[in-house]
Amino acid sequence: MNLSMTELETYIQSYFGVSPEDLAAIASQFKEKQCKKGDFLLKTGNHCDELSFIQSGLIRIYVNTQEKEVTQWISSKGYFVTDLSAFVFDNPARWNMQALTDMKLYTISKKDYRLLGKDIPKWHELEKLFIARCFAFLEERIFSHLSMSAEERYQLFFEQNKSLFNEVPLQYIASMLGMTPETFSRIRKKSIQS
Amino acid sequence: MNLSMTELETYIQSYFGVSPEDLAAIASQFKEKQCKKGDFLLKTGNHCDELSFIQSGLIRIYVNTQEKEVTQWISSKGYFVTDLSAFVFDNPARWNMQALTDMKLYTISKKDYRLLGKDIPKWHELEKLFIARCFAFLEERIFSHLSMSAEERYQLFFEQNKSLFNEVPLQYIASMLGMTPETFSRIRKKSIQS
DNA sequence: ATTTTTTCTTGATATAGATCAAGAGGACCA
DNA sequence: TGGTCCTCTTGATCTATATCAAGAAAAAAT
Repeated sequence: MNLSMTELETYIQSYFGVSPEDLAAIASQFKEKQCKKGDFLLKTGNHCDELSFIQSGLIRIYVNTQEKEVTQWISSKGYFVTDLSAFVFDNPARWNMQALTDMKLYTISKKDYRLLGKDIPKWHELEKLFIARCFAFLEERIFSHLSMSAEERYQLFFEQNKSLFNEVPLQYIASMLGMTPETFSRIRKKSIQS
Repeated sequence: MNLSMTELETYIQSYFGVSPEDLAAIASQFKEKQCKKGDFLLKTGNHCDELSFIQSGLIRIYVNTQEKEVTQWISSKGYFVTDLSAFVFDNPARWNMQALTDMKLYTISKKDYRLLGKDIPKWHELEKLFIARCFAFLEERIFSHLSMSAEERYQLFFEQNKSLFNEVPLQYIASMLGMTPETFSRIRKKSIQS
């Protein structure tokens, strides 16, 4: 067992609650990978052949439409990142994934990922739970758009992700919350003053 | 094999591409169930112990917040319906599910559903694919809220769900698209005139 | 250090969409 | 057959948020 991978293992363990043997088998398929600020881990339209765990750094998931650039999410240390639906269904990727900082990742190829399904009996169940969590997460977001104002979405996100506000261009956070940078700036000002 | 369940089987088959034996095993665990207009299949805060396939009828998924009622979705013939994250994680349900019409369902209990995982080797993989599709569906919806106006969301939804507009109170569609009934009505008027 | 580029703020204005209020049309009932 | 309720529409107004434009501040580059 590679000691330097403890963090990944800890995460997988806490997330999935797998046995030590399975844990080792899973973690061993992840390879360390680094990338530089500005690098693309994925571009819209390409195959999404990797799933990565973020050891350090920040990555932005976004897409360009005719009119504007839409940031879907910013993912940080301790989270997995991929274009899930492209990864699962082999569709062309919808999202760009670009490093906002230099990064350290643990990465598994789709091929190796799928082989885990053959070696580890519980694998598909773990996968299912992982995807179900992603689903629950999106459901929360949909709800926030159906029921909350821009200001309420700002407050909620701020409470849950304070640190991100010092680490990335705020315009990206504005976009992922579904508002313009100007509106974001005004809400932020009001929020700081009070 | 119960002939009256062909529709469910057809659906499972097309959705999951399972073998005839597995298909029969899966379908046999679903029980026919009827319910009347206005009945609740699930209420917010309760356990979600069932997954249902809609043979006929319409069901509304919604929740009450302090200020207002938020319709998440309206589900119709040929679709599965449950509070997915409550069903998977045994959380208290977020959503109410209420029949908008008399309905015919095929229903499986959570207990039987989970037993399928023991009997059918591919089950967890099928489950995973099902949940991943639900994820992809929500991802589309998030994207529509991040990138589109109320009018654009209306148009898109109308193209994809024309028939629903004759079948349910329009205020519910308005809510699931994230706009008021008044705005919905005005957009609709404009859309019909042109 | 100075320049260049990017990001953020601020003001002025415009617009999409919400809210409030009232009425019209249907459906369901008794 | 006339209510009662529910749903939808319409107008008037209001408000949240977008847009446009410019400058300030911060970060990156040279």
